[in-house]
Amino acid sequence: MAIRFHNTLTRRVEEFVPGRPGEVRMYHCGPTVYSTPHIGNYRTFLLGDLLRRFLEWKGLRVLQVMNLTDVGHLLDDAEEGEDKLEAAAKKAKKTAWEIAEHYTQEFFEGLDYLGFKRAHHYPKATTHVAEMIAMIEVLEQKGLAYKVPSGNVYFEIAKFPAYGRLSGNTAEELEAGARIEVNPEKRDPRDFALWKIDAHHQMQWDSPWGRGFPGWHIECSAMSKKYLGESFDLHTGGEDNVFPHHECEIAQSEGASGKPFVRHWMHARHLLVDATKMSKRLGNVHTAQSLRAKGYSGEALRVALQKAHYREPLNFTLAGLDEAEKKVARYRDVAERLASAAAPGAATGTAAAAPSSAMATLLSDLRGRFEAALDDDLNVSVAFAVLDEAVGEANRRAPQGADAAAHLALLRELWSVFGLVEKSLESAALADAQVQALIDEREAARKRRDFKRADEIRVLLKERGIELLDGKDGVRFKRSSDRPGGDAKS
RNA sequence: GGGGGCAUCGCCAAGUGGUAAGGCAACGGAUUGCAAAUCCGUUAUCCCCGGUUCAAAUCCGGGUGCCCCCUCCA
Repeated sequence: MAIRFHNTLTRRVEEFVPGRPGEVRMYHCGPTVYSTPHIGNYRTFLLGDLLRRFLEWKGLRVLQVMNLTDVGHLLDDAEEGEDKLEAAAKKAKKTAWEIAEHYTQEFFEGLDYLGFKRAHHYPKATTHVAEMIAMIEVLEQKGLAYKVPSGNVYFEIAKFPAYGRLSGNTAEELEAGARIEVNPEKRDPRDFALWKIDAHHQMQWDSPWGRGFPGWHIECSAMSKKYLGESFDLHTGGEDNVFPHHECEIAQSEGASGKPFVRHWMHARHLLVDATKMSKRLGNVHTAQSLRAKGYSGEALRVALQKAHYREPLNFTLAGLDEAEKKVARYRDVAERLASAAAPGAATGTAAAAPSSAMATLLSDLRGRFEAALDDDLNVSVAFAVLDEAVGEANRRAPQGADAAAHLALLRELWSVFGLVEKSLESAALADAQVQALIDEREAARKRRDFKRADEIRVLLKERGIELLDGKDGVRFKRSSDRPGGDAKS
């Protein structure tokens, strides 16, 4: 079935057709590494991860790039503005480089916690200054950029008529807004910096225009070109990037190459926390690290951040995260149930024998509806509904043998698109002889109705992070420590 | 001041003209030594007002509330 995505460029949901058949090249605007990424950042990044997983599941080959902005950019448009990296550096009494390194590290910690697939490239701005300079030179040669006496180089909007197409900001509207600061250096208030000269800046590079540093927008144009080419399929970012960042990228890239830049733009809506904007003042800023410290699993956070459509507002709350934790636990439970109902050795969900035709029909129907939902501009709510139905069917029918294996295989396939229940089964399958011995002892105690001893053993194991689950077919157990990030609540 | 978006059960959230998916919570029941898991059942007329239509949560107009962008920001 055809994939349909919303395209910011046309403001419509339209068929997604890669430029090269069977291959998707996509770029995501990544973090500026001057502070710990918060869960709002991860919501946006998760759109990229979902696209990667979904497109690969659809059988497409994906080349994925996410930049790391480690050059500081100005806090405001004023010439003497201090950039964020340097502001953070001054505060921590470290260099801008050390700050960037530290927060890059934290960013990757967050990715691992949330179970991101690693992109193929994470280019850093600081190691691509040469490419940026080369692109600015091309723009200069083409007459799209100009240098002013201070040494700064600007992109001249008037020379790029398509400016404003992505955001819908027309020149008149922008001029009508009284918020554009007048910079006498610029020929037009909308012109934006390609290269800046500022002796106070820590990060400096030599360039044809003097020692300085690149403007904010040029890195994405230069790096996407290097890794994906002058034209590529998908570009994502937060909704705030539409203007001016992506608008400027288009101007630079298309101005330099003369070719269409990006086929399809997708923007993620900002996350709300407790129904309002996240802010340090309100104390509602959550990070991957802070939630992990509270005992939440990365998978639950994934669910909490992905359960609403990417273009709809999503209100994050700790209560919602608790709910997500339950959903993940339910997934793991049914996975374990199916694994033990399948033949031994089928724990990984690979069916040896063929399932019954009734089961095959059911699974194919579920799979088809799941796919149709995501094909429709990533309708995750419907996809989760199908997934939950698939889980319900497994619990209701309690399939055995090949049917159980096939059912589990489908669930694992669908979960993998959301990045869920990927590792927990393997560790759960490892039976600890010591634990088993205690379970056997408890079983013996229960048989002679010595419930006091039985409960002692339950408590003993619980203290070691192992929970016993009595069922008709025997005792199962699970370790809360198996859960990524632990589970402090149990 | 300009532009864009959203408002559906207690909470989260699908549905964009044909008579309200799903999840969580709650309640009732099954199962259970206890506990958990699981299963069955119950629970909304869609922010307000007006209009179009045989028919509207879905379209139009007017309110109200909230969010985003125009400035660094995912």
